[in-house]
Amino acid sequence: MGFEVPRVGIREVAAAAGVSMGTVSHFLNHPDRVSEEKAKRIQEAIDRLGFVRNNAGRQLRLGHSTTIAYIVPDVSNPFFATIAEGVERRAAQAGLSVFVANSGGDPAREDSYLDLFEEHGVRGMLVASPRAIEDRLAAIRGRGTPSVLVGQRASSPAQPSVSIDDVSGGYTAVRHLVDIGCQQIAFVGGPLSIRQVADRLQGASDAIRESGSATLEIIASEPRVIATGHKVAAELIGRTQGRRPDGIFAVNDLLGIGLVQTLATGGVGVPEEVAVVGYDDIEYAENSFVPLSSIRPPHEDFGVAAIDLLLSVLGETPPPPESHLVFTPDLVVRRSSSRS
Amino acid sequence: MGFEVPRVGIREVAAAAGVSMGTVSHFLNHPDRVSEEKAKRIQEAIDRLGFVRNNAGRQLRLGHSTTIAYIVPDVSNPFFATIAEGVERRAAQAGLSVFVANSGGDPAREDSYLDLFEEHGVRGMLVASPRAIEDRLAAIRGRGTPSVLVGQRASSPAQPSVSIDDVSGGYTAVRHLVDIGCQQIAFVGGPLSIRQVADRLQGASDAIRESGSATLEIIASEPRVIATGHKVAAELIGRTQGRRPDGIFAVNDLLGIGLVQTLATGGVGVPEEVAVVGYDDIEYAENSFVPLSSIRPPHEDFGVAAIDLLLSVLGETPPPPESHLVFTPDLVVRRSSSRS
DNA sequence: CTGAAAGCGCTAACAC
DNA sequence: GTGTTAGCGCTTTCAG
Repeated sequence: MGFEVPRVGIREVAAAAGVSMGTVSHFLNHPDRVSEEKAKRIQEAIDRLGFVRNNAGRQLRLGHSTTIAYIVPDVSNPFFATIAEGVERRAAQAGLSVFVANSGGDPAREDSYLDLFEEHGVRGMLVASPRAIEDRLAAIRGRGTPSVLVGQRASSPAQPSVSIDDVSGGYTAVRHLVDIGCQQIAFVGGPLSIRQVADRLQGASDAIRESGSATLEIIASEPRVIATGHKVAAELIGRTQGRRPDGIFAVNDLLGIGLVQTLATGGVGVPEEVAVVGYDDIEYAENSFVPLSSIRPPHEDFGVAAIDLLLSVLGETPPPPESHLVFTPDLVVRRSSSRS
Repeated sequence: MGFEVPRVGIREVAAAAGVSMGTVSHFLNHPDRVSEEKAKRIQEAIDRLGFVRNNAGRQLRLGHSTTIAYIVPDVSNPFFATIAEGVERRAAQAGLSVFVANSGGDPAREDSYLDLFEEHGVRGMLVASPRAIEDRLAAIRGRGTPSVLVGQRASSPAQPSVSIDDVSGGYTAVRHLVDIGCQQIAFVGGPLSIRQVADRLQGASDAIRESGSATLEIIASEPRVIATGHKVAAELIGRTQGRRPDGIFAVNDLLGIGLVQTLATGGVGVPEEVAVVGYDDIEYAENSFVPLSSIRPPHEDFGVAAIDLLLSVLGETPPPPESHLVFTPDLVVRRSSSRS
């Protein structure tokens, strides 16, 4: 457009209301300390002039902002989205706003957002990352911006974290398969370089070992999407009866959904011939063709816990009993693994 | 923790490097105007001291920030998430960062984020909202913060927007059903108070009228999730042959997926007895039990277009040829509507 | 309860 | 190429 908008600042409001700048500021920050009459005049001037408080000036003076950052690898992932829900609700109660940033799993972008938020002087950060970033967060923390690591347990006691016990989740899934009678169990998923995947496999192995008799076949498969499940299932259907697993632990629900669909369509009974358990309990698991049993991580609670931890570090609430919160996921049994 | 971190500012860096503040600032903003030797000393001081530029000061001085806001009703919606992808990539190219905020469909939260971002002096906003907010955006624009309305066509020429022609999408879906021989078509979805839903129905009606012979039954159903599709399908299965539609246009894919699954399981042939077309082309459409035909809105392009429009309003790029961009969605035919 | 004034950290003139 | 300096808009002592 090109024509400049005359800036309306606290000074203009003061002039219009016939008071001093200080009084306007008081009105904005401590409304109770301003006489009712002037308050009304000021409010009216604000409305008439369309005054919007300039955060840069405010923050510069205050020395800190009133927002927190939430950095995730993928906003569209229902897991992170649900956490965000809890985070925002709780943050709002504490008078804080949440800015979300999407690293897209790209370390460079994650890094630049970390910088950006630190430059912006956010009060704190919630960081979900598949990478090892404790050192980075420690440096940032050292400069005055605290953070909570979300989704992986921090190794340093100085770094608060909220995570899920994936070893336990993997154990629960496979233990359940063993309990319903499966003996030849397959683990579908990858890559093991992802901590969560490795942990789930670890738990699965533990359950196998404990059973004494069951066996575990690892079917490495990526990416962890529905189509991959279809492919693996097709391969399984092609096997001779004896070589086919009678129980499958899919490292996430997308794989599980793909597996179940193709197996069932291909004439392999689910759960009669092959029982399947997924992980994450996304919405589609419950509504898939054969409803999929799944390991359910805590959702809303998780976000609330993360922000509560951050608030306590900020000194807004009493200090946390424990700086590493680890949630144990539950098993949700549905038809894909119900043999009665 | 409680112990204060001694702030490291541009002044401390200058002192440590033995240069003046101005030179450090130049180094930060116009690196080419600083001698190589001092540049090295400054860089070293920055690293050693862990200097982080304070955005509040910078922004206060500059008068504007270097970020843009993207406000969405629901980050986890793959549609908005994919847009975000394009938005962030393009914004980064232009040296801008993107802050995402989640209104959760709550008008109050949307409003407070609008305020927040305006106070933060973002360069511009991308706003996706189911509500009517043109007036609000006009006021904000009047104070100097431009915006692009995403997902609905703005009525004012002064308000840039990027949207999808849902009337056309609805028309294409039903026209396709008619073309493959359907005569008794059902529209499944709601509520009509949502603009997009109403538009899709409008397009559907147009196609019906044009056919001359086909009929349209409106089956109002909410919410637009898989489970609702299951419910509607169950009702349809219970109908006598003649009263059952031979073609269904589901207002979104979730409904479509639910419909297809329950119909097929319930012994109603898809697409032989009932053809189904969904809308949105989410990932699950392609991978559902009977792959679902769908109307596919542009995804990445959409985000790129939105930000390009914003950049042009900001004067970063040549003025846009047209301030309202309307994309026409495509039809993707899959098995749920393939009668050869 | 109200006003005056200092200064938060940074950048961009402007002089040198 | 480099240093000096004047504020950007706001909040908050501190007097009155």
